[in-house]
Formats: sequence, structure tokens, C-alpha cells
Amino acid sequence: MKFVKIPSIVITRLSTYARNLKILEQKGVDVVSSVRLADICGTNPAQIRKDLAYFGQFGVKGVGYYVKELLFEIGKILGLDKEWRLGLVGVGNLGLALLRHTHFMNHGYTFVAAFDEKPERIDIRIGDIEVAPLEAINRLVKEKGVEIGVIAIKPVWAQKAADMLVMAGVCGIVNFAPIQLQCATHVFIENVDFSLKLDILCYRLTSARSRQRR
Amino acid sequence: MKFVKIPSIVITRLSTYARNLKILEQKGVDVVSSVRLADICGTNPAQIRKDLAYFGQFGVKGVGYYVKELLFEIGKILGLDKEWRLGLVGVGNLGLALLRHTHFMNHGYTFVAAFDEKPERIDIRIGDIEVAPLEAINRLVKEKGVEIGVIAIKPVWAQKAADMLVMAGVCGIVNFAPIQLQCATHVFIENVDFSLKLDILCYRLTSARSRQRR
DNA sequence: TAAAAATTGTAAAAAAGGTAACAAAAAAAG
DNA sequence: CTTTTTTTGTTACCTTTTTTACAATTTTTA
Repeated sequence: MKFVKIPSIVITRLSTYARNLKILEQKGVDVVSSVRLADICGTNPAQIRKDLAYFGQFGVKGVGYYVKELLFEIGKILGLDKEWRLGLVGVGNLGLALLRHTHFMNHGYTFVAAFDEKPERIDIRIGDIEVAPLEAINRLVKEKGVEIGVIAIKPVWAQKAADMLVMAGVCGIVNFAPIQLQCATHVFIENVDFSLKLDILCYRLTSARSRQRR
Repeated sequence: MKFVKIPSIVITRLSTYARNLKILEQKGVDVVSSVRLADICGTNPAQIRKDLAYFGQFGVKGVGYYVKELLFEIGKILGLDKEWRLGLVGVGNLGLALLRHTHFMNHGYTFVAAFDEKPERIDIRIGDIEVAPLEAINRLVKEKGVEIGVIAIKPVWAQKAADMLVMAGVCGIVNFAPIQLQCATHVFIENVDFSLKLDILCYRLTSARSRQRR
């Protein structure tokens, strides 16, 4: 097997392809060309073909890609062909929004544990899940087989939460707190950052306006 | 003035620099070198210097950067030296989380209007804001001077919401719905997408595991 | 005061990523 | 059956982004 380092952005795009292929599948579309898919995904056909080429050959020349087949293959590449167990740290407004978000459950992700630092939130139930104190992270992560931690707690607690998750064996973290988590190198961290996006918009709007004035 | 197109990723990093400079400022740090800042931000010193070079010279050779000064300058570049007025579409769990999130208010962003499609949510008050029906978007955006729209409504309604916001004069949208919004080219869209981040983590975890097995 | 150390700004080199072009293969048309 | 059309996979090229290297400047040390 060749050792080609696959750029992160390729993975991002594969996820987008998968999402749009799912929609096509639901619409009953059997075959799609790279041109059509690129159009839907807002990219260009060569990019799609090249992205897929990192992993193999999934299309038929002169025909295109079979939607179901490509979806299956991309799912296999991304590792979406299994259930992933999530543990939530922080059951505030955002945490609750995530827990109640059915979209994830429909896509192979299930919250199996939830933690909070506020005493008044401990022991409340949300669906099948009972909120536990941070101190229970180590035990429950192992007990429930949490694979991915979702940090939606106040920034001051975020690093502590990350440390406890990692200590308990979690190797993947989605971090909603607006801080830079410091973790061992074997831990994968993805940040979801709303204010960053707002800042980008501000820049664009500001520079667009100053361009207009000129 | 030169016309240098500034890469989007540079803006993203500037926002990160600003965030970490704020923390340094609070800690009472006066001067910081590109080496130290890079270390904090998880990037490399040359990158910081080059990013800043797009916009001018903000440091002192042999000394470093004055924290307050650099923070002020980056703020000016990003357009954070004014209050930005946000309009929220979708007052579900996520929308509420965003509204109640005080972090934004501390950083120049204020929600001034909120909309929802569900009749039972109309007219409820959250803080100073009264939830209005989608049909009121056009009027209220103009009345309250909404500059940025935040879409946190179900995917099926997201495109409609975007269209109404744009029609009312909004030129920047932060989209939390997991769909590709189609808008006029003068409208800037930033997507915040957790499932995308989850997918990336899954890929990383999956490929790390298969590497271990080898 | 002179030499050494620290640190920026920037030019040049290297690496990465994206685009275009085209051979190969399949399907459709004539 | 042959030609034309469609479309993938892949190579080569081009563009963008990152990293390296170093002159210029300031501060610190001797």
C-alpha cells in the first residue's frame, strides 16, 4: 500500500460529496457525473475526480458514478460504516441543542454519555442519558465506550474536560469552546468556532464596503 | 493602494491571533514576539509575520509586537472596531444557545432580531428580543439595521430564510443548516458545520486504527 | 562603546494544492 | 459496424501557500 498523505481538505470535501450523494439517492438518481456532482457541491469536476483518485477508482468511463456505490465507498473511506459513540461535556444551551439534534443519530453518531460541572444539572435525564459530574468521565467513558468527546462547556473548563477525556482513552474531540486545546499528539481535535466565522464575515463585509467607497 | 487578494485562511488566522492577544492583554503582557505568539496559536512565527505583512508593519525589530497595539490593528483590519448587528433565524435549541451566549456580546456582536417559522414560538421574548415570524424579516431587518443573518433553522427552511434575508439587504450570512445555500455572488456565506467536523474525526480515527493494525 | 543576541520584514525557495488537458473506455448515434 | 459523444482516471502544468534564510534594526551584555 502506498503512503500518500491525504490533505485534510480532501476529507472535508468527501464529506460534502457524501451529503449531496445522499440527497441524490433519496431523489432516486442512479448515476451522476463528476460535472453534475461538482455543480451541486460547488466545486469543479476535476477536483472530485482527483479527490476520489486518492482512494481508488469508483466510476465508469463514459458513464459516471453509481450514486449508491459511490456513497457506500465514501462512507467506507470516512469510517461512517459503523456507529460512533459520543460523550458530551457541557449540558448548557448548546449541549442540549446537540443532544436533541436528531440529525446526528440519523448519520451514525449517538450520544451515550453527558457530563456537566454545575451541581444543579447532575442527574437530570435527557432521553436515555443521565447527566453525570465531570469526575465520572473516566468511569463512564470506559463503561459506555465513548470514542469521541464533544466539548460544549465554558472555556475555563474546556481544557480540564479535554484532559479527563483523553485520560479516559478518548482520541477524538470536537471542541466548541473558543480556546486552543492542548492535547497529546495522538489526539485528534476539530474546532467548531462560530466567532471565527463571524470575524471572517466582518472582514469581508468591511473590505467590500471600503471597496465600494473607492 | 496595491490590489493584493488576501487569502481567506489569512483572515482566519488573524482572528485567532486576535483572540490570543486578548488573553495575553488580560494577563498583563505588554510585548510578544512572533515566536511566542506562534507557539500559543499553534502555528509558526514566519506565518504570523507574513500574514501581518499583507496589511503593514506592526512590530519593532529586535523587540516584538506591542500586544495592545497589535490587537487594535488586527481589530481594525477585521472590522471589529464597530458593533455588528445580527439577526437570528430559528429559535430552536441551537438558536437559543446562540442568543444566550454572552461571548458574542463581549466581542462586538449583538443580536437585534429573531425569527421563527413555528407559530408557538412567535412573540416569546428572549432578553430584549421578541421572536417574529419569517414574514417579518424584510421589515425588521431594515428597522433594526441587521447586517449579518444567522441561520439556525431546519434545513428545509434555510434557503427560504437566506432568500428573505438577502432580499431585505443582508450581505453576510452564518449558516448552521447542513445545506449548501445558493445566494447572489455579493452575499458572503460562512458555514458552521458540526457533522462535517465529526466526519473528519471519524476518518482520522479510522485511518489511525488501521495504521495501528498494520 | 563594541560585540552579541533578539527579533522583524521580506525575498527566494520549496511544498502543496488546484486546474487543464488528454488517452482510454463506454455508450449512443448514424 | 463505424463514428461521434460522453465521461473517467491521470499526468503535466500552473497557482497558491508555506517555509527558509537573511539583511536590517533594536536591545542586551561585556
